[in-house]
Amino acid sequence: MATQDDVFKKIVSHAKEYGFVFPSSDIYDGLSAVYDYGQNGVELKNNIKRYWWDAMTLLNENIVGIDSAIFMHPTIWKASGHVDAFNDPLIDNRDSKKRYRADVLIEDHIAKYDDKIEKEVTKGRKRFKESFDESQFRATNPRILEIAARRDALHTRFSEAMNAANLDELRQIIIDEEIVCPVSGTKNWTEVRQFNLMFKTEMGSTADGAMAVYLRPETAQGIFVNYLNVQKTGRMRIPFGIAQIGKAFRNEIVARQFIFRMREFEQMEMQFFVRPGSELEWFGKWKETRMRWHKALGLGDEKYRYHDHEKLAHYANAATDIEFRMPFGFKEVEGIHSRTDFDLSQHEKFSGKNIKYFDPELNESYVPYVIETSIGVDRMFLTVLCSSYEEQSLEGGDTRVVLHLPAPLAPVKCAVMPLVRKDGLPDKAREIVNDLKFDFATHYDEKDSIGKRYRRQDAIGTPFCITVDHQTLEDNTVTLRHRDSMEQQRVNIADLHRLIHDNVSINSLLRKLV
RNA sequence: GCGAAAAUAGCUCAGUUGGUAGAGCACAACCUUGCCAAGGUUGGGGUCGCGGGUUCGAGUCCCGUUUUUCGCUCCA
Repeated sequence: MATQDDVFKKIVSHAKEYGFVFPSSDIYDGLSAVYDYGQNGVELKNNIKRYWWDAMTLLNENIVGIDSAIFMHPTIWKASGHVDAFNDPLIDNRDSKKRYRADVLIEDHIAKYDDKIEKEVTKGRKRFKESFDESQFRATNPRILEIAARRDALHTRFSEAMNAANLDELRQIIIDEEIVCPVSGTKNWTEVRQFNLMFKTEMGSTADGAMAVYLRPETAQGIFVNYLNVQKTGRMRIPFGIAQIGKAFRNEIVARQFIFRMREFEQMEMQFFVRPGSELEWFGKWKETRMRWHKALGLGDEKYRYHDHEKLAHYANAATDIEFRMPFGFKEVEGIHSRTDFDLSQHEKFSGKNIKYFDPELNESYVPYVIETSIGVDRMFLTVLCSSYEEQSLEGGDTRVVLHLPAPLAPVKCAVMPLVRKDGLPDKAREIVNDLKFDFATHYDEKDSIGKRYRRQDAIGTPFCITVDHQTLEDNTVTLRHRDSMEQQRVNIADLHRLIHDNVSINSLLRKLV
């Protein structure tokens, strides 16, 4: 485990040293859990996004994209449940220094009443043996009735406190019920405090007339509130999907592990609208489709697994995560959820507008069910980086650090370098660059020894190095050096374009998907 | 947010009981060389995370603060 941590530290350090990821506001000591992408990072990230976008919109004629605004009407977040759900009431135990969600603490406590009832039932079964009538016993046993009454009263009190967001009352319940910390066993509690996970700001320049708005905590709602616009103007027929890539913001209590959990992050989400009743079938299809997308990158099939949710969120009737083995364990990279008609129905209710879809085949209107695929761009970036990083020991005791990035994702596709900086080799190399640069991100480098230049390109994951030597001037051939094998082949300059393109185009990944 | 640890050059780190800040790598220029991190010469780069305090004097001791890492907690 220690070595795993070391590897992760090296990856973080490598990401900074080679211009992939910098801490935000670096010269001001950084800003907690916010990061900037550097000159190589932005290219890698753009390529990841391109791969996803093309896989969605080019390969599926019934999926189109949108780009909705970060600011949205504040009522959207009431309808979606974020205003409530992202306001967790938290309480600390002063002795154990542990923090709990006050509502979870109380819910667990309420569950204990049910345990007590079950114990009474078990006792009764032992006492009355064959003559035991369970339902009769449950309905009449005075002790059970008393426990149930207390449980129901508590539940009512708890629900009222939650609905009113009455934090003092929640704390009072914890005190009255003598709930103790599971760790310290004490009742030494702090106040209940609310942590709003949504960033809030104001729209409108005068203080009086300003309206409170939120930075969106997910991009999905921008799709839901536009689904009918897209459906009508695009003449879409169910089943169809809407894809979106964009920033989202969450004021995480604890944001850590480099770019894995950030306060400002980017999502790639696709909401797929289907007929009610067919959602689980589509859920299964998307689960497989998305895994295929991941595995086509060739990072290693054994590094992926599904994690099916057993406890489902209130809006979902099926949910799974695609997890990837990071240096710090298997972690969620993508979520696939069957969101039912929850979101659209909520928006219909809160907006007062009819947003049903008219299905011409069934000749009836209904609120579609939704399958969501939601992947974190930054987590995907980390996935690619972690699985590509390698410190290699070479013959002769040399080492090299190489990023085995999938070639279509690499920030630089090829580097052209003259073997020596004289005899007209630099001019010839420049000629080649000036031809390739229209199609590929191309570097030119004439500084330092050729070996050192190869290593520099290895460190940023450039798949191809093209070296111009004296023979080039005679027969127009160059050496093409491959990053992973370090092998070189002699090729004609005229063939370079094709050889590189076949390996580095996003198309080469997309073709694996169909 | 709580607890613990850490912060010195782009990176990795050294810095003695408190006495004016160093190395290797990297970077820039030039010379030599030419297919896998070569050698030489020269150069740029740090108010030691930030702010106070103790002291004649603080990278070093004390307090606060910021950021990072780990554990807890949380995670649509």
